[in-house]
This record gives sequence, structure tokens and C-alpha cells, in this order.
Amino acid sequence: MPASSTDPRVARSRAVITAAAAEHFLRVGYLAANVDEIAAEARVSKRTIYNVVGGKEQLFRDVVAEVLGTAAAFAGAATRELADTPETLLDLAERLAAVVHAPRVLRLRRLLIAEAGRFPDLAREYYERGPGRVMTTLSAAFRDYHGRGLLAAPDPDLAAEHFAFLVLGASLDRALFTDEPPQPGRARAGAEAFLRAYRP
Amino acid sequence: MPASSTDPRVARSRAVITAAAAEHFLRVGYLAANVDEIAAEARVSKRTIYNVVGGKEQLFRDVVAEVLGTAAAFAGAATRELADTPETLLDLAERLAAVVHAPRVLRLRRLLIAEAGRFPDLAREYYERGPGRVMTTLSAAFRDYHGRGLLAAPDPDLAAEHFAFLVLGASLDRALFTDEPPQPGRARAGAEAFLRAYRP
DNA sequence: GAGGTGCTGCACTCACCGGTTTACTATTGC
DNA sequence: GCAATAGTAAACCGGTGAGTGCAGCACCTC
Repeated sequence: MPASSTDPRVARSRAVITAAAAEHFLRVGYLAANVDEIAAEARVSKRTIYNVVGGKEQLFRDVVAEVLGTAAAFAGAATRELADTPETLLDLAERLAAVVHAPRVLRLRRLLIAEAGRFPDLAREYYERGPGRVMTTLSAAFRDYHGRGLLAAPDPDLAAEHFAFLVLGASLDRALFTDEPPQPGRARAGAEAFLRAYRP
Repeated sequence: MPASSTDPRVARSRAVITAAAAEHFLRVGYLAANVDEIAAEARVSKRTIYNVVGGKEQLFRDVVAEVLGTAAAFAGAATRELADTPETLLDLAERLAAVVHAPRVLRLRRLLIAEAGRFPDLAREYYERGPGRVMTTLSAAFRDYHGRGLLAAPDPDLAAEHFAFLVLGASLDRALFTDEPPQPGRARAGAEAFLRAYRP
């Protein structure tokens, strides 16, 4: 009788394989990652990887889906807590910067930019579920602020872009190339500039 | 007697090899590029590549140096023509966006982000000679504006970051993932927001 | 025009890597 | 406890790609 897909051994294997694979892919990229090493680090036979996951490409997709899921959840949580007044944007700026500069998130960005040619669907999905969702959430909040006269943002999508990139554009861009940590206070300063530009 | 390095055959080979290699590296990245294909496209024997350039890594470095040189020259030229009044920033914004969104420049960015782990020195060099120089030029201009009371920019470095990423942050970020062309008018709108935030 | 040098084309080595096979052991569900 | 299934270890296959050696032709320098 088939132990079928509820076999705890399978679940355990899948978990440890995906964890090791995430480590490798995020560090060295898709092509340079090698299945033997992933198997060794997961302390799992290479055969198990092919039984449980299917192959290198599927493994990559699984890893991206998992990391993207948790990253998107964090980003969503950090953005949704918009309160009544635009002044809370200063705190939001710092939370957002912290999430986006988390090492895993940065590496996922690098990875997907690097493989955008090979996996355009993944790059697009990332963009929609990550930055895209943050933008639409911000935009909705700004539309609300605008309606209540708290912010002069006739084009809330544009305002959302401006907020996001004032807050973390420069440091994010730099981090993509050099691993340097963001300068402290930069996020808050960006939010302040935003308020100067968009205060009614 | 040695024909030495002034032999026109060598110069010609080097030129055609670098051109073909740039094409390949910018399109598929470092690892996926393959020397046989580059040789074929350059209509040159593979042996010639190893004689003239030395190897795949050196070829990559040559290509990056060349593309980076021309890109930096363009970016510098587009930024330096700052006139007396902050109003010219609207035009500057559009010029800057055009340069940065040029396909070659975008692909160089993707390439260097992708290989930042393997070639950290190249990534750093790019950042200093490209975005870095643009920033310092902008910053110097803003300091001047500030001194003459034309702009309220007590921290000109910060103002330069804000200007650059208001103008092209969102579209550049998107372009790294999806190849989508920037929305028209976005650059100008960014410059306008900048002026609202920094007008004295 | 003579001698040296570069280019070619091709075969070749060597290493790596994704994926499979085999022969065996350990768990699991019933 | 007993099939059935998952896992292990190691060898193996097929393909690919960086880099080399070499022999002969073409071109450049003087």
C-alpha cells in the first residue's frame, strides 16, 4: 500500500532540501549552484532530490516561491499598518527600509535580476507580489489621505513611487552592487522630503 | 624582429572579439556565455582569443571596462550641463532618464548586479564611475544653488540622491526585472516633486 | 623579399555537472 | 510483521565548455 504523499520522510526531505538549496541559490546564482553540493549540505542523497523535487529547475522555482512568499508577507505587514495621519509615514519608512534591506530579500532581488533572462516569469511574479503590492497599498492609502485633505497627491500611484524611492532608492541601489549597509537616518530623511513635497 | 603590439592584425582582432563578447556577455551573463560562440560570431579562431586577450575572465573585464567607459562618458555629459537655474532640472531629468534607460546601460547594470559576487571589484568600479559620478556632480551643483539661495538643500548629497531616485528610481527598478519601457513623463514628474520639496 | 609573427582550424585534454542506475538499507502504514 | 516505499552511497553516462598543441597559410615589418 502506498505511503503516498503524507509520508513524513518526504516532508522532512523536502524541507531540508529546500533550505539547503535556498542557501546555495541565493549565494551563487542558478548556473553556479550545483546539485551535488546541495545534496551534500542537506545530508541527503542526490537521488532523493530527484525523487522529491524533480530536478534543478523545479528546485529553483520552489526556492524562489518559498523565499518570495515570506518576503512578501513581511513587506505586506510592514506596509499595511498605515494609520490615520501622514506623520506615521516616518515610521513606515524605517520599517520598509529594514524589510527591504534584509539580506535574504536583497539576495533574492539580485538573484531574480540575474536570472530575469532565464526565468522571466519568476522575475515578473516577484515584482508583482513584492514591490507591486507595496505600491498599491501605499497608493490606496495616499488616495485616502488626498480625499481627506491630508496630502496633496492627485496622482496617488506617482506619489507612492516617490515615497518608496525617496525612502530606499539610493540605499537599495547601492546595496545591489556593494553589500554596504544603508546609512542610518536616510529612510527617515526620505520620508521627510516626501512630506515637504506632498503636504497640502 | 617582433611585429610587437602595433601589428594591425592584433588591433583588429581585439576590436572584433571585444564587440562580439560584449554582445554575448550583456545578453546571457558571464557563466552562460561561451567562448566558442564568441569566437564564431567574431569570425575568429578560438585560439586567437586566447592569444590576444588571455581567457574568458580577462575578456569579461575588457568588455565591462569598454562599455562602462562609454556609458560613464554619456552620463557625465548629460549631468554636467547644469545651468544657472534649478528650472533646468526638468530637462536634466529627461536626459538622465534617457541615458540610464539605454539598453546597453541597463544590461550592464543587470550584468554587474548578477556578477557582483564573482567580480565585486567591477561592481564597485561601476558604481563609482557611473552613479557615483552623477551624484557628486549633482551634489556640487546643489551646493552651489543652496549657497545662492536658489534651493533649500543644506545636505546636497542627500538632495542629489533624492533628485536621482525621484526621477528614475521606479522606472529603473522595474526595468531591471521586466524590460518594460519607462512611462513617459515620469522623469519630469519626479523633477517637479523634487522642486516642490527643495524650493526655498 | 625574407624572416618572423599572427591567424586558422581542428583535434584533444580535462574537469565538471545534471541526471540515472544499481544494489542495498531503513521506515512506514496497515 | 510484512509488503511497499523512501532513502543511501557510489558508480556511471552523456554532454559541454574552458583552455592547449600544432601544422600550415597569410600577413606585417624591416
